[in-house]
Amino acid sequence: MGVTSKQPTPRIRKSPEQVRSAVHQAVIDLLSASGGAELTIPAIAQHAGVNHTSIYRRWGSREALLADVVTTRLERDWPLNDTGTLRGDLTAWAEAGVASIRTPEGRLLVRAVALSMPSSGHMQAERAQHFQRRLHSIERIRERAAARGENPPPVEQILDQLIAPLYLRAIFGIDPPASGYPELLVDRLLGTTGAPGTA
Amino acid sequence: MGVTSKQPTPRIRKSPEQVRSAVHQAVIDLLSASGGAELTIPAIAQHAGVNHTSIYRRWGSREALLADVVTTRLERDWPLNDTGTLRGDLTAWAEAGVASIRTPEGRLLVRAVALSMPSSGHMQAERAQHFQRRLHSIERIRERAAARGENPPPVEQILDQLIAPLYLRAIFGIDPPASGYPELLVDRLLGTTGAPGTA
DNA sequence: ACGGTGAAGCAAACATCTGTGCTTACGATG
DNA sequence: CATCGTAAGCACAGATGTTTGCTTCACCGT
Repeated sequence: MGVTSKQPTPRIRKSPEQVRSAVHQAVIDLLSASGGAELTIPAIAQHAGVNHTSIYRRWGSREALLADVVTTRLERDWPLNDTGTLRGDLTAWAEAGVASIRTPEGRLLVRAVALSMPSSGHMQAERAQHFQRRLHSIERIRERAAARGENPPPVEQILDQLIAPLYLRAIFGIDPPASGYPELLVDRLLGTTGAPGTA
Repeated sequence: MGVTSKQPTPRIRKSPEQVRSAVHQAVIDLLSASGGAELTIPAIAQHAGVNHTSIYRRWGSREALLADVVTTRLERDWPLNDTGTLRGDLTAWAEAGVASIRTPEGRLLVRAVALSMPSSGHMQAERAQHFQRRLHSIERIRERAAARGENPPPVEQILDQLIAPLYLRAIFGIDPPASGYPELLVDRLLGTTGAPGTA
């Protein structure tokens, strides 16, 4: 007994990368479990098996942590590819989006984008970083299309007719139509070029 | 001294209705001021000049209070009128929405709708009552239009092309185009019947 | 006018979140 | 192999939010 008690601090420590991974996963888990209500730093830390000070020191705030997790996950699961045509790019983006928001996790992530915004009146300009990057990527799609001689719609219109429906459905948990939804949205946006889709 | 000190409790008490009104206004004020970050029960109580226990006992939770305020205000500022035609109804609704989300207060209110939802996986069905009521009202507009012999688009499409753009802009704080936006949205939705609006 | 019910106010306990100083392990560098 | 810097873990303190028991007033019906 006296021998074994001579362990001042046999504490096992996680590497920074392990901490990062565990915390990210914990955020996802708690997001799925309680929907963000009990998404507090101590709770996340406990769920991740990490000391809460590690989270405070590394991320500083709940919002920053959320933004980090959301950006990482969403840019992995909902990427922006280059298919060679404007219609192809937009359709691919919409398809990835539909796939994403069919899963509870995907919906929660999009919702968390809104949650992670400070929105403090005077920070109006800073918006969600994620959302800004997303819009910037849309800009790049448009520029590529323009360089090819295509005539892309303005960003505002893409926002209204492509981004808004997908994001809103994610946020409010409204399932998209069972089939053909990505094509439907793109058709509405670009017009049905030689394909009478809308009845 | 003995006389004036003989005031056991000269406390002035607000009537339940005064409390309700003051608290609602305080929520709006703090929402506009700090964007919801400092929207805590004690802060609301102090700003309203009410004891915080009154709030805790009456509303129970911050979410319930928010939902109450939001529903009340939004249904007053963003109503659903009957203008006699489908296009008129939808345009009026969109105009009210645009006016609403031009003010910081309106944006925050809509944002609060999205964020106040429990959304805990299993509560998927319960979603925002506000949003359900809103959709139900849209249904009524459609029914009225159908009764008049008009051919209203399906709810899904109204959701995608009218509700989604307005709500998304509110949630992410993106200002709508300066002029003609309500008409633009309705034109996209119903088609430009004898009015070549889209360039 | 009288008494009962309900809700607001007060105070204090209670729980929880947030932040800091320090110690200690891990990995990189010479 | 020794040393140094970085970051995780621990303990504790401070602040903030939440809840409860009790008192007191206002309203409403009898």
